[in-house]
Amino acid sequence: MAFLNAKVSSTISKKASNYIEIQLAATLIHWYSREKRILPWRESRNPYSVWLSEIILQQTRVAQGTPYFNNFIKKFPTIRDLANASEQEVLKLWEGLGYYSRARNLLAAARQVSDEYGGNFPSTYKELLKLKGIGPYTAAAIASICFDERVPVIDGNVFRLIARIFGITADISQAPSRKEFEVAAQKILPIEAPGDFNQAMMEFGALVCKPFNPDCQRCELSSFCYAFKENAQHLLPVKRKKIKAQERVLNYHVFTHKELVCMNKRAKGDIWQGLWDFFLDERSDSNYFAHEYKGEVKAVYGPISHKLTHQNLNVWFHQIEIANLTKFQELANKLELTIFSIHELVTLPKSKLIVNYLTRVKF
DNA sequence: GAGTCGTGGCC
DNA sequence: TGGCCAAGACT
Repeated sequence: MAFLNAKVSSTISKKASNYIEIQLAATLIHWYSREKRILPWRESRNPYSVWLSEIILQQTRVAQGTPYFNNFIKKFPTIRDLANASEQEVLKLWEGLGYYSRARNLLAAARQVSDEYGGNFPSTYKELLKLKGIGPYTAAAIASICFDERVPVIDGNVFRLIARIFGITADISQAPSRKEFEVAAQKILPIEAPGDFNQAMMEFGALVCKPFNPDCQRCELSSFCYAFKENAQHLLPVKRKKIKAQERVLNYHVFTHKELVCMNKRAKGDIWQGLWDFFLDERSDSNYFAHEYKGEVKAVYGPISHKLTHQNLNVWFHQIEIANLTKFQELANKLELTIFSIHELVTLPKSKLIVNYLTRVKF
């Protein structure tokens, strides 16, 4: 009996779940039919104009891309016109829009369609992917909008909308989590007019379910929305913040005394732990340069805790090369200089280091 | 998988 | 002000 109940209960909840998905999709499509913006590439399902708009709108706002779309259509009414253009012509039209590889790929794809497909756009997601500059998103957009193929588009809007409605906490900056969003989007994607539904999700994400200050008061999907229920709109989607390289200024002073060089062993919990370096004056001011010591430097003895021979110094050079600081080798060659100053920027995985080798003083 | 590519708008 | 984001794709 327990087995039967479980089975029945599962069936019921599955039906209920399907019902919610259908209601969700219907609400969204209805909203789109009323609220969608009038945009030039929405006047037809011509693959050429849809494709052109999708390329232009990659990482680009509608307001910024629209004039460019109009200029392209005016100058190149058909894909064959575009295919016959020179790269300079295309780049000139693209001027100011950014991401210029899009323009080069646009021309390459136009020539692909013209040469390999007889001027007719390929009509399936799989074939579209073969064209230059067309990735998973753009292929899905064209296939669904122009050819009614039931493939979900996954763009920034869809990530956000789906994460909030279904409470998906997978990190959208990680490639593997894309699958989770594809499955969710596929489940709510209707059989009829998948292109309209895809555009509805993006339009809704752009106008209502915005990244910041989403318009939940006006939102017709709030009754379906996990984030609204939990008041977690600002927490979704989860996106790992890009680690910004920190700037550190390392001012090294090289002090020698006869055969000895003053050095310190670096502590744990920081870069180069356990390695030796010169007397260090680190500070956050990137414009800081210590004055060059000339002559006697008796005042700077305090923090120097180790004095090593040139033999040990060589060991340290070897280790520091592993840290990609090859300039230290040049420093070794210059050890006989009395005073020198080098300003260098070194990039490490999580930090930018400005390394100043300011002084070498014999005392 | 992480970096890179660009410009403009927002708070 | 600066960080984040915008209908991603490519290397």
